[in-house]
Amino acid sequence: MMVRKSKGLSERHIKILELLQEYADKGYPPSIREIGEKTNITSTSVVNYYLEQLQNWGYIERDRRISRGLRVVPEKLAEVATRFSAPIQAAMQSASAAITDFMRVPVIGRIGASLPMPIPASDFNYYDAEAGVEIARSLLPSKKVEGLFALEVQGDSMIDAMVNDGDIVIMRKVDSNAEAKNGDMVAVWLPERDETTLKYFYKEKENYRLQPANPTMQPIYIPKSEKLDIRGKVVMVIRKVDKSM
Amino acid sequence: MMVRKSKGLSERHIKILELLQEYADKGYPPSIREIGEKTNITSTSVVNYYLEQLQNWGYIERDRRISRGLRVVPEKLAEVATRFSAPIQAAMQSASAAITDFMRVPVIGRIGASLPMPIPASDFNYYDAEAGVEIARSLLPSKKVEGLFALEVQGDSMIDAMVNDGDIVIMRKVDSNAEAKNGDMVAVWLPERDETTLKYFYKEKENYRLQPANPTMQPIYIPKSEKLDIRGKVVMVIRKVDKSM
DNA sequence: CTTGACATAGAACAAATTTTCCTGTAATAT
DNA sequence: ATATTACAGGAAAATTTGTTCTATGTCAAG
Repeated sequence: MMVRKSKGLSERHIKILELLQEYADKGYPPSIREIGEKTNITSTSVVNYYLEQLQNWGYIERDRRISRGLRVVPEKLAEVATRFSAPIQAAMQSASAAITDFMRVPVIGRIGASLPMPIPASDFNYYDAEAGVEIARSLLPSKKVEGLFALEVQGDSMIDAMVNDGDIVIMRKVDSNAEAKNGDMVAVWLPERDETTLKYFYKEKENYRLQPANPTMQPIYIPKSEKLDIRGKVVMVIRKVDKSM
Repeated sequence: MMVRKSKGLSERHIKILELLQEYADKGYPPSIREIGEKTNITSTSVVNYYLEQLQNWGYIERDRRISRGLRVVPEKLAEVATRFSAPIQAAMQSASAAITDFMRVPVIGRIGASLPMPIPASDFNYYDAEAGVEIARSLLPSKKVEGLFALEVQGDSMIDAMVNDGDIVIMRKVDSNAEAKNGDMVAVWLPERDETTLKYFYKEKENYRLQPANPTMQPIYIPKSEKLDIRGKVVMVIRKVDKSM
């Protein structure tokens, strides 16, 4: 028994949720009567009935006994956003961006073949950086945010890493070579060659293999006797192509 | 006569504005009585008195006769934000940053050498997209947000455009070939070759020159007689290198 | 010292708003 | 057929909330 026939939201549920969205930029939520008027429900109790369902299903939260004490749960709402009318969806788009988590990654310098590789200080304060890029957390592979920094690529020397002049490379700080695992793309400083490069890193029996990202290019082998300084793992590369407009 | 002594906001004005800020993420504004309790004002009329002033001075808006019908005016509020307590300021910062700086770009499909190039419908609905990427507006070259969409790159065929398998290409829709200007990086569909490619576009006397981003590679020349379909301008490329962790 | 604008209370009152209770219909499962 | 559930409408009762009026204290200007 107790077979809930209509598991999903009815027309009216949707209409109410839409209305709540519309009220978002009014600064205050609608009252039960207002909901009724706008959705052609003449009875407050029916509105209440629906609100109760929406609450039970997790779409809204209510502070009973506080007038207009209700708010939508954005995450849950997003699940059914496709059923909303176009204008509401458009409005939601800008609003939902607001709940997105983002972080500011400081651009601490430039990286290029013959530039000494900059290192962020351990007590580096993110807000000290002159510049920064805003990255949505959803784009970052890890939730870990410590140790992230960004460098702007100068020159064409990283082309074999598929990284061009002007690109922004987002990296995670690495304190010792041991932290780099095989297959990581790392920023390497080769003191004896006075050279910085971005390569996939593989530790092999006799030497280190530095593999270009471009699969058509050949790897470089560095004997373990040569000094090699891994300064960071590349997390992400951003290229702004259309600089105009 | 009638010299308004205290032109500025008093301690209590600030306290009330702070409270309104705090209520921002509660989903509904406070009632006059609630304001009174939280700010140690015992009389509702006094609260009303202050609200009236704040309204006259443009800090808040009120829908009289609607319960809890009041909202702050963010722009005006920002003017006096420095007088707020630190935690409130911090909360405001993230809130305002979130609304200004982000947008969601829908990932509408994949792009690869032999894949027919997907085109977003003009009435494209953002929430139809399976996925989306969050991009900081500050990273986008233009403030124009219409017509943006994203494609995931499939396969290694775009390597000469410095774009790798798995990269995300953010593009702006182009409705006709004429919209593409010389020097734009565009997504081109070549029907006669059944091929999609990303190249810098140059219109020359006899033919179109499609120039690879990688400066070490040679351009392709397409005679103007051959069909060539520009589907979008590349705005940005995002590569998630570190997929693990 | 008086006056008046300003700030503050308190309380009664009016309006808005939510709750609760009741009645009724249609569809479905038992 | 009967019980149950989803759904609908109405309206009184209970609460919450906003408005208004009166009273009091402060302080600077006259």
